Amino acid sequence: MDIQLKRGLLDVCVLAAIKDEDSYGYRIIKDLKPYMELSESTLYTILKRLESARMLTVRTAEHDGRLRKYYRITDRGLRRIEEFREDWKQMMSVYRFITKEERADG
Amino acid sequence: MDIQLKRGLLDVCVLAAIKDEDSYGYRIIKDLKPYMELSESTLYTILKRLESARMLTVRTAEHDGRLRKYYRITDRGLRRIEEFREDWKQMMSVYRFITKEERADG
DNA sequence: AGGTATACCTCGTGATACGATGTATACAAT
DNA sequence: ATTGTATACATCGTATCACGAGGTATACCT
Repeated sequence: MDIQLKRGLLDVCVLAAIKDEDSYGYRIIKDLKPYMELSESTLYTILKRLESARMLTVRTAEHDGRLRKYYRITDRGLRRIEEFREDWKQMMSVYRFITKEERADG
Repeated sequence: MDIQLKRGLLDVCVLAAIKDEDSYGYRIIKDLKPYMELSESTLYTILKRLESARMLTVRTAEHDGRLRKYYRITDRGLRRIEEFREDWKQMMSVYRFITKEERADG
């Protein structure tokens, strides 16, 4: 996908990936893969950013002798998703502007 | 609108604004205003970028004693819009992933 | 011993949106 | 005459950000 288009979805995508169940970095990447590829360096940058913005909290837990960092969404994170839904309406109106003159396939 | 979301639309938006009729900077900003605000510095950056990418051509013409730079879309620019329509399908699938669990209003 | 999967992290770079700022003309209001 | 507003273009510096390259470490299989 076009990287610029992707940008607008990344943060919210990660929030959506931990919304119903706490998750951790490696798994988030796998879960998102069918929808959107993202590298580890990108993900950890995003997770840090979302933590700074208090949209998620972190908890470290041991699993098979290795450490995992589990991320849980906060109320603020949930609100972020709701805001995205509002923004999307505006995106749709812009989308219609861009594609409006295509009489061939309506 | 969220700036990150906006990013993905800006270039294509400008192309769409000159698609049916040649236009110039100041007018493009006005035409896009109902859909998306963009500053002059942003627009001129975009126009330069699109020209470098050969998605539009420029022609200078005098109007009321002042110079105007008219921009015309190229085939490559038109193709860019078509590509956007394809990318949008993927965007929609990601959108559905993000908002899928909202049983309240489907 | 080597390979693969899991799991985390950092650094540097390039792309980019935008505010601030500058130049210049036309025209209306004071 | 001067001030203000609209038109019309342009540049520069800054902050944000995605990502490749590279690093560390464990578990398990061959």
